[in-house]
Amino acid sequence: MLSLKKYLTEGLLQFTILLSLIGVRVDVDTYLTSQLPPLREIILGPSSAYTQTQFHNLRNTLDGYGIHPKSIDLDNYFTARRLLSQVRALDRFQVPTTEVNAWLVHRDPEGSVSGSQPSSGLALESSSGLQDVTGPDNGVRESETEQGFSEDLEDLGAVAPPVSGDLTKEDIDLGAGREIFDYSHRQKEQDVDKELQGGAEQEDTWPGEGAEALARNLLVDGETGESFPAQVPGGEDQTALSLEECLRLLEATCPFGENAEFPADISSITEAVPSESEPPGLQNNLLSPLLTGTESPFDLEQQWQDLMSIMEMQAMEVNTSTSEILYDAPPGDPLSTNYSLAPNTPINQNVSLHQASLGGCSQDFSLFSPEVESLPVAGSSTLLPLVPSNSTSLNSTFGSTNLAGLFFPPQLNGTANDTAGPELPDPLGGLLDEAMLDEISLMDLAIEEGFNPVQASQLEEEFDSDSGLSLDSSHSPSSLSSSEGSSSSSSSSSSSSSSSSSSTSSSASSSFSEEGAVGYSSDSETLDLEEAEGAVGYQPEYSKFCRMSYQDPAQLSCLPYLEHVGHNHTYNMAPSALDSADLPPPSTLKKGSKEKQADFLDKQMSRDEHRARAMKIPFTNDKIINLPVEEFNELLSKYQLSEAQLSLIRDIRRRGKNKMAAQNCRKRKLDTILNLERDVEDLQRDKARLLREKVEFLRSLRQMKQKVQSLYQEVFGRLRDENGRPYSPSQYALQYAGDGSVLLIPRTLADQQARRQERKPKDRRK
DNA sequence: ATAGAGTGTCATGCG
DNA sequence: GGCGCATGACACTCT
Repeated sequence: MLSLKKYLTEGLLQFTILLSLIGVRVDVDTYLTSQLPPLREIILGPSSAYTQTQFHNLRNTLDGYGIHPKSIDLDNYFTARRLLSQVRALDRFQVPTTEVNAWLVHRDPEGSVSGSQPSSGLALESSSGLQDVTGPDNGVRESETEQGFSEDLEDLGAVAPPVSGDLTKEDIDLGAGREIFDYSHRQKEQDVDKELQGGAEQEDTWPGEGAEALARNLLVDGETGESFPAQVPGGEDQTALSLEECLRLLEATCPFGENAEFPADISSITEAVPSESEPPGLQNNLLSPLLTGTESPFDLEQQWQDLMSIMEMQAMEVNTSTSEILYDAPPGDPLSTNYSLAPNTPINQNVSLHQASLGGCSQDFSLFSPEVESLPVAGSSTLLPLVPSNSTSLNSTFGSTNLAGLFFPPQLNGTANDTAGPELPDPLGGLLDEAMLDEISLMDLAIEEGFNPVQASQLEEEFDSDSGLSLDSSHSPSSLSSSEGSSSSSSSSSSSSSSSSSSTSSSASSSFSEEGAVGYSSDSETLDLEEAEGAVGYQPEYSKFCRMSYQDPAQLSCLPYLEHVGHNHTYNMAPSALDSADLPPPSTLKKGSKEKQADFLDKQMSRDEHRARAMKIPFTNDKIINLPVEEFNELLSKYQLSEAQLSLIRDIRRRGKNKMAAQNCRKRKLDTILNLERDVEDLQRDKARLLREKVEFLRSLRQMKQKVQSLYQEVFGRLRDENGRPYSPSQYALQYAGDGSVLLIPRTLADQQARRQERKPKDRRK
């Protein structure tokens, strides 16, 4: 199915382009958006109504939007989701009604290019509407939500210097808001009404561009709404397009209908279009690939594919099926082959071809003005604003840029050939460079840490599900008492025999786990318990620690029947002379079960307890260990104790305290390890999220490139000189200016501009 | 028989 | 200096 989809998609595109080249209008959008589910779904994937839903992936893929498979609202849910995705797409790189004003520029004798429109020139207006789309409301909205994400985009290099005040960050950052990249954000902030309102805003604002075209001294056709220059200048070399041609071109360049996704960064256009024949040594400039070098390797794609392959391999190791969770794409080549044109993002552009003089541009074109040269062209500066702030934006960062190579792929068959990618000079150089670096770093992480984003997503699911660690089920207190309280009965029996009190560590630990843990506590819940019951020390958050043989002498003192219950983890040491004197002779073992039990408990006594008994210490070891110093001294003073007894008592106290300290220390150690483990998982989850966002971003970028490529072909292929002949791609090239206008200029001129643009980044890097 | 976990103990350092 | 605590190291037991 996927291959068929890919085949049809590419085939249709090729066929459409071919038809457009021979003058037959093909409205792909009709097929994509019409109510023809089979074809539409072959290309775009099945709709929910026809989809055999993979419920297992729903929770993962649908923005974390969980829904029960058996929910009767499932259909509504899918419908809502589809609508929601369309609404979301409204803020993606959209130029709903792009007006294309193609002007022909004739060469003046002095070598300057003069357009009939000094300010905007002959424009492929793609700007006016977008500015409205990201109007004040959007600006405010984005200022609220974009801040956090701007850093991410900056990491991706998708930043541009502020060109104008009206230009919001969303305009600059490829028109993509944070919602596109941050699923969780989307999940939380998807406000359908708000988005719909934004969409309505768009639709409301687009018609305004007609007035703007008038303001630019353009005549607007009453029927078509397209703009053309009020006065068509003539010239020697000028080649005029008839109005009919303009109309045809206008129609043909709107194959995708409205709401087209369009790169906010026009400079990316150049990258998107493969070049045909280019002089070497030009890259990373604003001119078209046709005019620029082919040696600029499009490394990003390759590296990204490498990364994807790495992650795929890792994902396959765990669960191949879950790879779609992250990439929503077949494992083969998720980026290069599996993108498809969104049906809901067509391009509807009003194209007006204007006569203009070819050749030297006038000084009005910032491209040739020294200002442009001096303007910062670092990384982001190569991004062209889709929206010129005003007519004076010719001084904007980007100046005018050649679109020749953009709209003329190397193969005139119009296939979106990925192999052409590496040949493209990269006007997104800064962006992609940074993105590449980011990519590499991520790859490094993936390689070094063996990071598996699928695992991370699974972890995320776990975290989301219970917001707790599922690392060790034994952490639950229940497991503690169940597993360790097996011999708790012995405690009672041992307490009954007060003189030879001993018990297993199990009994002790179980008792304490039920009564409230002792020792080190990292859980606030246990603090109260500790204070109430006099427990001291460290209580680990996880009951795993409770496996340790706790002993709480303070508690024991509070619980007389447990008073002599201590740690049972005693060495099976050979009875010393002192201890052996206290041990019952072997013959006494035959006396009865009680005695046997007592003997067993004796063996369970700690070494110090045996010593204490042997030395006839008149108080319990627990008191020795846990009494405060003052009380302890007071207790000692009450008895007439020999030096040996006092020494033993002090040793017992020292060892007892040290034992508890050691337990607390180990608990702390474990707790630290577990916290670190949790931190690592959090970081892995974040990393997986960032990778998903990056995948989304790159996918959108590729879609943009493909669309722009098609658009270039459409526009250039329909340009005709006064004799009705098409322009030769080897002689002419489309160039876009900073204000969104598009010029048809000779390639020689474009070459010069390309060299200039090329020098800038190099100088800057020095 | 062995490895590893758990525990107790000692030595040491610190406050 | 004594005391309590923390911790590394070691030994021992148990599974």
